[in-house]
Amino acid sequence: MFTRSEEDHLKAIHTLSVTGTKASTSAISERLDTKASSVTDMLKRLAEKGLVAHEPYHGAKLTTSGRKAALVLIRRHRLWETFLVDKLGFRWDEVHEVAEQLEHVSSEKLIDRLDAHLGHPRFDPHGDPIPDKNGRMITRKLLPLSRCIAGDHVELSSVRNGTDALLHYLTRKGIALGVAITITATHEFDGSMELKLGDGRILSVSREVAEQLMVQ
Amino acid sequence: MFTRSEEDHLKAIHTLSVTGTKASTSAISERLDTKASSVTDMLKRLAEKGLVAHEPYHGAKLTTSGRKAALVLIRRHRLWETFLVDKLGFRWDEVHEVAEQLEHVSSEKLIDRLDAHLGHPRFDPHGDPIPDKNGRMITRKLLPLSRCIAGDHVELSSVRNGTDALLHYLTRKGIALGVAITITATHEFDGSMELKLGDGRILSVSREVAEQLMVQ
DNA sequence: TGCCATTTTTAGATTAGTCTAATTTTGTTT
DNA sequence: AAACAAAATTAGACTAATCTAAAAATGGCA
Ligand SMILES: [Mn+2]
Ligand SMILES: [Mn+2]
Ligand SMILES: [Mn+2]
Ligand SMILES: [Mn+2]
Repeated sequence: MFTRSEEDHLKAIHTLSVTGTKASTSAISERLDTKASSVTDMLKRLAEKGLVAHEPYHGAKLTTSGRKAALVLIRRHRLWETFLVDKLGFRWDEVHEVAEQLEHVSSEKLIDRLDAHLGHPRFDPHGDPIPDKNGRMITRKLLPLSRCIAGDHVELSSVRNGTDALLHYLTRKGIALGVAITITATHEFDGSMELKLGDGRILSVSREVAEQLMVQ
Repeated sequence: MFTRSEEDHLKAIHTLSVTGTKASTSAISERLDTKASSVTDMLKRLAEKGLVAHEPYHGAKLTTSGRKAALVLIRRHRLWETFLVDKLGFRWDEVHEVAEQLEHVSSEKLIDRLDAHLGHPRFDPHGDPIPDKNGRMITRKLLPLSRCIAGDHVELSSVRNGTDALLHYLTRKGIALGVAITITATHEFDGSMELKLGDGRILSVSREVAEQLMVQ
């Protein structure tokens, strides 16, 4: 249906515009590690195909069909990540690159069978919701741990923009999805937080980390 | 490592030259459904990279590194086919096209984990041997059913050049890998054969079909 | 031996996807 | 309002992968 590059652009635009805002040329190029001029070219092609609305100098927005296509890609990506972790024993910090390739294999039957094989999972290994066949997925109101205050009891629900390095760091610290967290103290001067985990262990995290941990 | 087109060419050359003969430009182009001139271009590029020995006007042969690369591709292809049938419930006539895409996902870890997940299968759903990590695979001395004579008792071991149409036809006739076959009669004039299957069912197959069924 | 059909290669064009460098637009700041 | 910096687009070039059409080589046969 689409080329690999078209698919990656659609996915990037979708991720950048979950809130409904337009995705800027430079933001897309940064996400895909290409030059802005390459993105401009691709936006023209995608606009031609009716997948995005490109307002020159003001970024791009997915059309209805573009959004539909992007959700198919996100569904594939998250299902493959789930497969790699649940069935092949990969760690959550090892799956992204491989899923980035697998998502481009185009076979509706393959994905639907995979979905069934995995038991129709609702969330991927990073806590991100998996769209169903119709593009629908569970929406949860999560907030970053950094917005919690001392005394709050929360549960880790997803890791935002999880780079492999961050995910690996969390694993080493014993932080996984679903872990119960009690905030014991917050520090104004650097935004770091002291936590007590469900198993009683004590640790502290920097502001940078706390901003990526989505809870409740 | 290689592009999709390079990989498909390497695989085609390997398949054409299992016997040690050179693969001709036109044979490759027919297999890949491209034009001969495109193949000539690609042979130059592969020769440049040291993967094939291209003797202009006389076809191409894989070098040692080319053969190694081709075996990786064949391993991936057959493991994915096995996955699709064993884990996702595809029929043997539905897997080729999807595996043709999946084989290009490059991650050694993925393939080795998949191999383990499947229990290190030795044969794919069509009876073709799966190379191991080192490119080694089981070799069996099979012969086409068409070479058998009345009274022979054999077992179906693999289907040669199995197009999806042939595989589907076999399934409808109740012929699957491993089935016991007794040849009850052969007909000189058209090469067709009368068979009795393990479950007692009687049927006849044309020469064209009998030549594709590898037995013993 | 020399002709000729078939096969293969070469030449030249096209499309997708990318880049660098130059130009244009935007929006903010004096 | 003019100037400027940042962002985006345009222009022009390159590579990979394909094609069609023309030219060249091969190998069998009269
Ligand atoms: Mn991708
Ligand atoms: Mn994920
Ligand atoms: Mn392929
Ligand atoms: Mn097979």
